[in-house]
Amino acid sequence: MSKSLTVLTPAETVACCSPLSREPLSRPQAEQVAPLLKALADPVRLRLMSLVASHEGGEACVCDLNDAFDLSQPTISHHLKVLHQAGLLDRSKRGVWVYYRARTEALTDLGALIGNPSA
Amino acid sequence: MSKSLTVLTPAETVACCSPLSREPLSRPQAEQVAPLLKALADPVRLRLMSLVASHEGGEACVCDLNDAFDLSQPTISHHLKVLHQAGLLDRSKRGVWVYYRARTEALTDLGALIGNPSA
DNA sequence: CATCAATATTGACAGACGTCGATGCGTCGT
DNA sequence: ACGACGCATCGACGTCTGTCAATATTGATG
Repeated sequence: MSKSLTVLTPAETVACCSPLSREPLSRPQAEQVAPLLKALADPVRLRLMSLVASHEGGEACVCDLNDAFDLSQPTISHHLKVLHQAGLLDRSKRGVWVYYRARTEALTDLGALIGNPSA
Repeated sequence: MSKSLTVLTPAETVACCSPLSREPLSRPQAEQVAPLLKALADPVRLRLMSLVASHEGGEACVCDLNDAFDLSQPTISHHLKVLHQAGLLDRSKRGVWVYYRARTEALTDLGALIGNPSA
């Protein structure tokens, strides 16, 4: 898969928008932000994100994550891929194990876009 | 449709959760928050929310909103209903016109849940 | 009351989404 | 080299979602 230098993940484009209540979002802006929210808009992915983000070092092993759900391993893998492709999780393989790390700046930017009444 | 006294909209249940990075979201919590994000996770609804929230008085008439999109009137009506049922928009009918008002506390709570690194 | 204008509801349809079982692919012990 | 394990990918399935045209509903107006 191509990972060209100039390609930004959805999460990396969010910091540029002022909050929802500040001024109307343009159509292109909305189309950039929506996929990020879509990635979070699932109970399983929300818990995954929260598990990773709140884990020691902001990092968690897939092996731990699988056990926290009653879902099949491919399903968890799918959800992690969605979060990763949205730019909300970083992936790093160490030996046999794969670790996912939360992109806290992405979460911060997104939270500010949605909820920040000032700024 | 029933609007019993004890029924809370999804948006009204969010303030109770600590932020994603603070501690793992429980399954019930995730299932309460996800519908809210789902309601926002659409480019049209994001722009609608932003248009209403940034409008003078935090309120906008449907007639104005329709013109901001290339979509049919029923489609806009549908999206507004989704946002309203999620508890992100308040609806008030005045004469023939319907006005939607943004629930800024809901947005603030949701933003804090997603992005607030402290709190 | 008849009509018109502003929104909402309904029914239909194509496409997206969440889930699973089966399978593939690296990596570590033995 | 081989087998076992951790994780990803594939293909398939049912369900949910965004959109529209058609129609209903509600309120103002003549």
